[in-house]
Amino acid sequence: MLNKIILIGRLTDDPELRYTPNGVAVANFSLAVERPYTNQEGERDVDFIDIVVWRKQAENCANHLGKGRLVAVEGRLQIRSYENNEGQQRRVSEVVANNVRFLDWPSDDRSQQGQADNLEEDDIDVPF
Amino acid sequence: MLNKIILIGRLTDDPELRYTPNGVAVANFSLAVERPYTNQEGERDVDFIDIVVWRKQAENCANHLGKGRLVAVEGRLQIRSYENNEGQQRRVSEVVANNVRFLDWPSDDRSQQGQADNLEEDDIDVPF
Amino acid sequence: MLNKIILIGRLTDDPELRYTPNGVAVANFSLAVERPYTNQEGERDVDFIDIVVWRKQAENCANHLGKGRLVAVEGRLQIRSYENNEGQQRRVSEVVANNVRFLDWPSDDRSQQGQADNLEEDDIDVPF
Amino acid sequence: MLNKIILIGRLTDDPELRYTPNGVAVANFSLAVERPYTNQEGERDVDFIDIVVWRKQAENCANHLGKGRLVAVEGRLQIRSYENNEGQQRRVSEVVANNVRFLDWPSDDRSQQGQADNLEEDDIDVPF
DNA sequence: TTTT
DNA sequence: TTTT
Repeated sequence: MLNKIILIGRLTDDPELRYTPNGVAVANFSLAVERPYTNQEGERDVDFIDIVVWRKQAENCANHLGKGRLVAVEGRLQIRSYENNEGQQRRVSEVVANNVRFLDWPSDDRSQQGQADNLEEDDIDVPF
Repeated sequence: MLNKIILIGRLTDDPELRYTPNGVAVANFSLAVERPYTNQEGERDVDFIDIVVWRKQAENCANHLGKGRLVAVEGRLQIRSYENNEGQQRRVSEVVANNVRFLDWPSDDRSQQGQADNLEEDDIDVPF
Repeated sequence: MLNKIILIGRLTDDPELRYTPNGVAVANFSLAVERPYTNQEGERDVDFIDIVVWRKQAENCANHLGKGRLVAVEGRLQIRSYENNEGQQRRVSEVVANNVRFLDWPSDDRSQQGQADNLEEDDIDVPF
Repeated sequence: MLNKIILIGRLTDDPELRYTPNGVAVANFSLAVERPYTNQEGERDVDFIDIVVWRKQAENCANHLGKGRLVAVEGRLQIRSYENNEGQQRRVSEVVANNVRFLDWPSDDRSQQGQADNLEEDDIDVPF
């Protein structure tokens, strides 16, 4: 009934952009999100979380993001089940983003506009 | 750096309560969370999300929750990687809850106290 | 850059539905949200939070919700500043909801459809 | 019953640090959070949201944050009512933070440790 | 009272 | 398969 996730982390690699047969853009990337505590070795564990973005934001991400960039992702957690070629049930979990905010724009970079586009065209909050 | 998820859904079964070798309580259950839209067959898909709860809240959940109950879960998404007996890498994703709220108390049921305990002893918000 | 709030609480009164000059529906209600701890008197303080909902969901709320009903609200916190008739600056804070979920449908009530409408027509998550 | 807010924005000024009579640290600052859309003038409205932080994190914020810094705040929305000297009811709304993450560390700055402290000592997520 |  |  409600499924909301908010993540802040860094891309582990450049986003991969593809198109569905009907021409809808999809981007995938993996986000490294550090855990809020240090483990017994004094290190901080990391969750690597798969992100999926659709349509215009997919293209914005592909155009403006890259490995190591810091982003905030808002979306929902989706669990897909499928059967692999050996006939076994597998589950894939990924975050379907409805919003990706770019948090570390290089200060001299005018691609800031990328994010503005992102906000104006794909954001979902009502304007009132 | 930030990893926050909030879910509302129903337990697919009774919680399973266990204890670690050091006596720490852990409860596991699966939550059915309906997607916010209907699919092409006019039905609503469902994500089945594994929840882990620790310590006193684990016992509260085991004592007061059961199959079909409606709850709100607040926590973080955790991805664990492990190697199975065939030496293949597998990933498990689960939500580690730091708070479980019971949303559909039978109105004549005094076990409401279970939730109060839960709130007073395990909640993390500062009292100021 | 990001402003997301999720509340679960009960309406303190029936929603008030109005229309803007251009015919856009707006509903207002106040939500009682208990704090997660008990105060020095052993009671639970309550925050009374003003909610604003627009368009179809405003009408759904007005038609199906009433005083005492339990809801989950997802939205953003908005602070409006204005000058009162004495020329003093005042600030109003309210939560602009983009989603209101009804959590305690009377089990024999078919108005459940109200919520379905709500989900299908106003929800913002992408269907992929 | 549930009250969770997540904000990303910039401090409008340096935090103010004070201590309660019992010696508990409190920091206050105002956060400028841009709305996700542009208004009719093509500008982006901003919500100025008051933040309160307690204890060790208050001191971390006072020591490491300043005007213009980018942060993520996780907390709850609190509405306090009081009577002013003219005997009128006034309401104050503020976000009580249980976590403040510093998002734009100057890359050559070793005060990064401030945030680590913050995470290790005040964070609330369970380590399992 | 307001930030980039 | 993994980021600073």
